[in-house]
Amino acid sequence: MDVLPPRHLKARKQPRQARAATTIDAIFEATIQVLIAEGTHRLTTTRVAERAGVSVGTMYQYFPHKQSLLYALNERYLDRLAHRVEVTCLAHHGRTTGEMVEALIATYWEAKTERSDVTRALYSSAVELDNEALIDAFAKRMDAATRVMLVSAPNNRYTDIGLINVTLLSVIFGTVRNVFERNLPPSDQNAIRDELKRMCLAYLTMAGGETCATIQVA
Amino acid sequence: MDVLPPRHLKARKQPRQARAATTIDAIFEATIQVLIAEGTHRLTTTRVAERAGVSVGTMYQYFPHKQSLLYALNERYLDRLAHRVEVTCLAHHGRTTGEMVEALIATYWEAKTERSDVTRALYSSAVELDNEALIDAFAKRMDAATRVMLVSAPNNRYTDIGLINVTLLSVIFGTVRNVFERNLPPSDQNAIRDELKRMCLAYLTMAGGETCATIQVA
Amino acid sequence: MDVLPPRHLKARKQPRQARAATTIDAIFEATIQVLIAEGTHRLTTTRVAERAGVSVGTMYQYFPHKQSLLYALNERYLDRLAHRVEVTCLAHHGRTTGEMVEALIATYWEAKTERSDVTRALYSSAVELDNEALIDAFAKRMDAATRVMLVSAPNNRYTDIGLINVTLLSVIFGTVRNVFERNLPPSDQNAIRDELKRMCLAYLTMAGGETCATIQVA
Amino acid sequence: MDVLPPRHLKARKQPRQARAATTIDAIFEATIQVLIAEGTHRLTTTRVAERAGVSVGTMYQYFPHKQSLLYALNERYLDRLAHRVEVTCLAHHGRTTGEMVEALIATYWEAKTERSDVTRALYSSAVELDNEALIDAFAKRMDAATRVMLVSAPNNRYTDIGLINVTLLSVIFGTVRNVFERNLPPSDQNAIRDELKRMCLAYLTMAGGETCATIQVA
DNA sequence: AATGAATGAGCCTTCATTCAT
DNA sequence: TATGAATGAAGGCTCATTCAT
Repeated sequence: MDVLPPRHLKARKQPRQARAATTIDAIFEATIQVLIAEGTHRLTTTRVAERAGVSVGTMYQYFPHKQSLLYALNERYLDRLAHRVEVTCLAHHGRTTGEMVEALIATYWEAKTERSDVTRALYSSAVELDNEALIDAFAKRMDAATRVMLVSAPNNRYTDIGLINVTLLSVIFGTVRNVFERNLPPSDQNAIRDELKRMCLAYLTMAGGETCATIQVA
Repeated sequence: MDVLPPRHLKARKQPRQARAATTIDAIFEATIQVLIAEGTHRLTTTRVAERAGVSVGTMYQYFPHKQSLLYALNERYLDRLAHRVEVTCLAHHGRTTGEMVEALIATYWEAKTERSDVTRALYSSAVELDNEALIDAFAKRMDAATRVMLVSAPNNRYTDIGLINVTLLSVIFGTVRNVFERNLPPSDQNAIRDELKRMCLAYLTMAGGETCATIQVA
Repeated sequence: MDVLPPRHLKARKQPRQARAATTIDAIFEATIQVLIAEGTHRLTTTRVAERAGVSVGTMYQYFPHKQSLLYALNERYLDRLAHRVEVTCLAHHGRTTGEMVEALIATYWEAKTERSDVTRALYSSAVELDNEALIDAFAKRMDAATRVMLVSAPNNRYTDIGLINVTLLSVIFGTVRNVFERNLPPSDQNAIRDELKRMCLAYLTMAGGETCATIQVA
Repeated sequence: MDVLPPRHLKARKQPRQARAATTIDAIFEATIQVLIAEGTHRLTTTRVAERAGVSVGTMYQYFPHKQSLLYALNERYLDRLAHRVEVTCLAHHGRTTGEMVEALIATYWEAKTERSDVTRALYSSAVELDNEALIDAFAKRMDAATRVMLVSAPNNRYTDIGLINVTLLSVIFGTVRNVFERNLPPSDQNAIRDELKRMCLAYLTMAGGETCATIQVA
């Protein structure tokens, strides 16, 4: 994310050297591991440092306090997630709306699901974190990416592409999270995912994307 | 909810006297207030007790520990929420799918939005709370209520009502939460809400609910 | 014990009515039960009252505070113990030293061992209890009882009966406790008990009690 | 003691640096001081830390909880005590039984008496402490030390040295404690101590240690 | 630069005791 | 007189953060 973080959340130093980058990565990984293994309420700086193989002191050289660590972690996560979605969007320029929806949902779903423990850990780490700016920036990036893609669809005659687009994203992102939290068995999750594709497609079709005849889900 | 809570989360004593009931209510209210005013990580038993106008000792007479308080709070909240939705569902038996979707989304959205600070507070309080059972029971209640309603629609020819129903709920609940977290201005929120109605309707129509011609949103 | 307890440890009211005596007994029993089942550090007034089937309020009517309860409990225990030993001593007036030692040790050992959990519970309850006066009175009673018995032995030619007597009691009481704390298997305990008898007898014989020839242990 | 302590009672970290060792010693000393000055029931982590001149946090770096501190303290104490007795035993190899008993009792008595406040404090700290393993290990060490010594006596013809030995130790240790608890004036204590020597000697003589003629107490 | 011992505010929880009913 | 809800001081323990080495 290229947003300015709230001043107090900035990481202390930018990694200039390879060694530093390695250390920071180790700290990030350790944070996730602790989060998964012990839960948010047992996520302590000491534990993270220990798991990362560095001293607390060193950790505090990179992250002036716990919050900044979590902030940076979420930043990195959202950045990667956004990137994946952007790549997908670019790759589906000019395709049919059906293909777009299919690809968008598949990508996002996959990204969230492939390491569900990590996803869950990050959801929980974000609580009580002043990460509105992060969420916002992520939303904007996604918005831009999908909008450009949608518009590129042949035959589109959307009246309010902005609204349609933001709706689509809210629905997709929201549904994924909801399904996540209900801890349904994978088969049910997949079934819902496919229904979600159908639903989005029906919506787009109705909104002027394509004719009814093209409704198709892989 | 009439689920058995995990043993260790049970409240200590059921209020027998009116005085006790008052006390418990005060504690619940205080918890919400503290949650709103200070956030989850500053929610301490002392602060809650103080705000509720009772001593910590008294609090511990009703809730064996902090977690059980949060559990009970969420239980109460979900119970009321479920109740509201059930009432709506009953009231729309036999109506058209359009009316149903409209009413369902309106009710849920309203319930979540009218006291958005409370909603937000409860979302955050639930983190790290072993409330799976609660979520589950809530989901089942909702599932049952909307399913019965949907089936009662004239002309319905749904093939897999179970899947359709669960999808609908995941989408609606998920979207509400997502919109919530993005902190969009109310006008945008409402716009998305209406789009959501359209989307659900399009989905149901496509799935065999009614003919395209009836698509209508208030 | 007929000692004046430290003023602040006095029980609040003497049981005048049968009902009160029953209640007090229930409280004593409950105290012992809690002590055995949960240990000293979980011995709370509430738990005792609950187990005794009375309310805390009622308990506080008989015992102005926790300490007074424990004091009274120990008093009762030592009183009964002393009584048992006194009876034995009286019953062995004029017998041989060997019979006396045998009986004394047997009685005391039996009293301590027959309900070892109770004994242990009372040992632990006495810690940090200002019960010096109790111990003292108990010691004096024992001293008097055994001394009179010892002197009544035919042929005794003890030079310093007072010292011999106090030594005997210290050795016996101390050994019992020590064996107790080491948690040896019963067979070992019994073996040591018999050795203790031999030892005491050897001591008395040497000190002028009887001729070597009479050393005999049952 | 070289026993494995119950897992949960282990000290957290072994002192690697001189500074840490100093800290730990200060904590031990402080614990004893608090125990003496205030009693077991006022022994709080805060008070100990304060008296030791460290913060609670530091204390918890070395002892994971209060119990482990008391455990370690008792361990250290018993270790030193055992060592003293062992030295005495070694120093009296091959001597007469009379000299052995004299030395054994003198050493143990001295060790317990020279700082009677400390001894008393430690007795009381051990209540409700799961220190059976400690007691056991101590007993075994003592047993071994005194047995080897006893056997080395010229002319010994003990039939069951094991039983005799364990009896001797129980009697000596028990008597010391009993005398201790009765708070007799020092002169009485010493008188009893000498009688105890006589008694033990009479016992050993009778049990085949030596001829009656050698009974002698310093 | 890196380390990790030390700090201490603050959290959750218990329990002896009181007192309105 | 009996009850048990309410009290709140005090205890054990954690953990973000600092700083001497």
